[in-house]
Amino acid sequence: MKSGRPRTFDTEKALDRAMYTFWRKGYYGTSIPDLTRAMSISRPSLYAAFGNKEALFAKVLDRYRSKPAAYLNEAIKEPTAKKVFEKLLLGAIDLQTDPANPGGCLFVQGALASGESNDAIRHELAARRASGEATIKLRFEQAVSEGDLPVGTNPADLAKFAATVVHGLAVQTAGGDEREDLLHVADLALRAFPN
Amino acid sequence: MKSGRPRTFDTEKALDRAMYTFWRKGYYGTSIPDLTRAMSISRPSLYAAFGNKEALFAKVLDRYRSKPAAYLNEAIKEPTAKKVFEKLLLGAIDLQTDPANPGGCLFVQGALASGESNDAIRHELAARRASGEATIKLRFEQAVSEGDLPVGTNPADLAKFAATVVHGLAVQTAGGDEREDLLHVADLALRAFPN
DNA sequence: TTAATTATATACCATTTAATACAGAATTAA
DNA sequence: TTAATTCTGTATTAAATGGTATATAATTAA
Repeated sequence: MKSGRPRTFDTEKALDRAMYTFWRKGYYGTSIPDLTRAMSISRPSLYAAFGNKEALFAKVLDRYRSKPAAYLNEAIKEPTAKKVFEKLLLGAIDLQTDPANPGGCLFVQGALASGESNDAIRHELAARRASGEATIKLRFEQAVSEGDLPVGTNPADLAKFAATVVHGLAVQTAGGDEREDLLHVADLALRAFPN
Repeated sequence: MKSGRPRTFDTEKALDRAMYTFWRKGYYGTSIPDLTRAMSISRPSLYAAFGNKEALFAKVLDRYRSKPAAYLNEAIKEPTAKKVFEKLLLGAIDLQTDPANPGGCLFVQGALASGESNDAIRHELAARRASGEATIKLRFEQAVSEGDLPVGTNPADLAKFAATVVHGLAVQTAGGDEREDLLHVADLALRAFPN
């Protein structure tokens, strides 16, 4: 048994609250008081439980990827590359325009630009976006080897195209674009897909 | 003649310096000392000449749109909608990957998310992005009425697709993507264009 | 009970933030 | 010269930032 006074707050719930706050305001726009208020915990509790702002953000990114952004994992399970692509776009639109969520994508609007002091955050997010793109690329490579995609198709290019559209959708939804309009954008993007 | 001590700095050059700083660091990541250092002027001079940080940013946005982002105006002069689209993507890639510039697009990475205190900045940028999209939409409407685009083509959807790809490219370049790779993305996007 | 351990709350710290007050310097108009 | 005007530099302000020191409360192990 571990001794000591037990925590009076739920770590998972607190992380969720932190996630939505960072999602809405970005890393810079979120202050420690913003976080403690949203998480309903005291400042020292935050530092004791999560390290510091940067460490908390990293935990939040993990959580974001494994919960709201899990549509990526679902998408690559589709039987054909085209369906993978389709599900990717629809999943992104659903997530980013869900009224229960802040608009946009945490990996995009967390921090696209920064002063030298927080370069680390920006690079961390770029790396996470690149990781998603790499996952898609692997799936498309598989599709090529299975004959599901035409010979000569470049999986890396196709994956980067998918990532570009998804990230573009994130900018659009951050600006308040409507789900219905973005579904038409997805339809158009699908026409670029090789048959 | 206007009397008084003359300015010892060039307003245009100072605005350029401010533009690159905001472009690289975003609105939040840029502090007033960052600006005064880059512009080589004192703090009170900045306030006297440009108002405050927000007003300076607005002037910088105008400048960005009329200089580096003027490729939009060039693109819509192309004779066909497809060429407009092509030039739009190539122009965006050229601008965003020019080694002389910070990566990405100021209208995108200036501020995608924010705390309540600076909602105004975020909305201002969203409005400027929407304005660009509206310009493209007008051009595509013209193309439809000229018979350059197939009947039934929705200019609004096509314009939003173009904006989405351009903004997606901005996210990619902010993350360090290479020009060569993004040209392939542009090729793919072009395949979605109606003939 | 006692000791050890862990969480909480108040209060605080140094630094940085955007923004200004004020005095002096440089110019034009009369 | 004189007055009016405008810019510049130093110094300062109040508020907000991320991060802690310290004391106390609550639990387990002995």
